[in-house]
Amino acid sequence: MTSLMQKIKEVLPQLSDAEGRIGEYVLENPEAVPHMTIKELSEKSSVSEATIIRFCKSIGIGSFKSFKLALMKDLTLTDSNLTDFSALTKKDSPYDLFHKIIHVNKSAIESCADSMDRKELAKAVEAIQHAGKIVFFGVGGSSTAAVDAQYKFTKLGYHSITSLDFHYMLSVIPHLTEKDVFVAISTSGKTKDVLELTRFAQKKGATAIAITTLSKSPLYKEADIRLCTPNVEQDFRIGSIPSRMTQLTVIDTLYMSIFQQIGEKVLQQYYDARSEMENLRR
Amino acid sequence: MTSLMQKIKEVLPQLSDAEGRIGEYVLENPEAVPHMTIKELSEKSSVSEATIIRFCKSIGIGSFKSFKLALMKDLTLTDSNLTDFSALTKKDSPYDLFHKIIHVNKSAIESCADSMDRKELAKAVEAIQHAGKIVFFGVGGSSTAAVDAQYKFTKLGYHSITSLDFHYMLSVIPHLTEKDVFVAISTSGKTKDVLELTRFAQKKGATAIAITTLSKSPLYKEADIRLCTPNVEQDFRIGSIPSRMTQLTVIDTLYMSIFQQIGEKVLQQYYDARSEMENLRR
DNA sequence: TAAATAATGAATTTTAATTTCATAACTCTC
DNA sequence: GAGAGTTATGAAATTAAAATTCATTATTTA
Repeated sequence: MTSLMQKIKEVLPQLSDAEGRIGEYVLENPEAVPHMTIKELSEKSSVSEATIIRFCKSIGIGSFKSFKLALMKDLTLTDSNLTDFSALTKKDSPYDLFHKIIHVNKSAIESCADSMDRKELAKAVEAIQHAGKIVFFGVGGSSTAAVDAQYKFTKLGYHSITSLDFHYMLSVIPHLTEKDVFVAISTSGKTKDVLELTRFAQKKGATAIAITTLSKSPLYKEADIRLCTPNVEQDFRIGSIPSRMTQLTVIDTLYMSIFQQIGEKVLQQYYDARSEMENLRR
Repeated sequence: MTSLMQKIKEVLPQLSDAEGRIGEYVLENPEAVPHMTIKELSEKSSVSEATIIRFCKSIGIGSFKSFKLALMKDLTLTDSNLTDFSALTKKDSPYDLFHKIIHVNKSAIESCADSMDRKELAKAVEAIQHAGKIVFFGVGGSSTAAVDAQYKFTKLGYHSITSLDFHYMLSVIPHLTEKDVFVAISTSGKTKDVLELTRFAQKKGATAIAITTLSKSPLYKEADIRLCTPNVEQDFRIGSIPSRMTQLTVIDTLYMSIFQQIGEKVLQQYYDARSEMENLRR
């Protein structure tokens, strides 16, 4: 049996006007449909509720509920689908947006695999593992990743620093040496503040690791080690949402890799922290 | 990520008498359940319909419909998708870890759909839309989401506040009123600092929105609005990695929903910000 | 051009999901 | 071991969703 989506594609030309619109909507937003009600789907595809039922019968399924179940099954089998976020419409409810965001974030994380270079990653882990201080810097949407990273590496026992304040960073960097690592986070690779601090850190001898998209940006060119994030669609409406997810995935990888290497050494401190937390009942 | 069936097996011993019977029936007849109605399942497992709903919540899923969809997905999943994170081995290279993290993060985001309640989401958006101040608070791994949210809502023109400092927050909350919103972020729903500040904010009349897992935690019980994240596997090695992704997905949804509502009003400011940034060449 | 046919949506009915509320059973004090 | 609190539960009521009916409009055919 061919998949349900396949089946819809096949019968699409034979369908009537209204039913055809349903078919198109389903093919474009397969992830969202299983969570929708008839009413919602009817509004999205501008048809009546009755037509939805008729559509289900047209493609050989007895009820709308069965259709949703069948579609869900289909999706888990085929997996890769393209829901375009630009299909955002005025009438999207928060719940619709929720499902679109789930999809966009999932896709972004998935495509991380395409842009990462294993050798660069290995170099980054090596550099961090032997680092004295680790400084993270990102502005705007990229600051989230910097803050997250700072917390994670502190938990691992590192002297880990970040700040949103350019001037604060200016006072941190002079103390860096060849043993230290500066992690610059910038999606575009062109952010002036990030670039300037990166160059400053390199001048002090620190290793500069860039978490940025694979492009001809200054940051990409100048960094010592490049951890590339995929070029996820940049749309002002979604802003930095998906690119932040990719940055965090890279941070997670660095964290887990270091944990893997030095895990044994910090386990005791982990347990200490946890039991003390229980004592303090936090 | 453990499968839904696995999850049911695990919690079975903790379930009450009636809920336990449901669990057993589901495990014995997993294929049948997605096509059943609540009434049918309640008859088959000799419990009331209300108990079925309670069972769904007990295993961390927001509604019976989501439960059926999740079960359907579970049944069609092949073993290939079960890259269990517990299969972490000593010899995993950073690149191996990278792929495992991609998988864990993707699964976490995917399962967000199961625990979210559309009505609660609508209530949250409504509350935030009309809010004066918005205060975000999370500690430990949840602070990342708080920081991210604070930034996003500031961009939307809100008076948006967060801090890691409990004492600072103590000085912020007295100024909250009925018009304001306090967003508490805690995976477990038991974090004392978060609970205390939430209660304080409620005492001042603010609406308390909880971003937490669906469970019988104090935060879940006491919040005015609950945005539930899925119960992703908690393993000390991966720490808060996947749960942070789910929290961020919820934040993204709130941000996009508000943007959708008030977007027109802030677009000019967005453009202003961008062109000024170009002037300053940042 | 009129009758037959097909497509469609508004309104209604039926069915299912969810919530509320009352009650029974079970714990924990004092 | 009496009473206060808590938990577990199902019956009943409410709300939401799905399915059907029926009237209307467009389209085809004789």
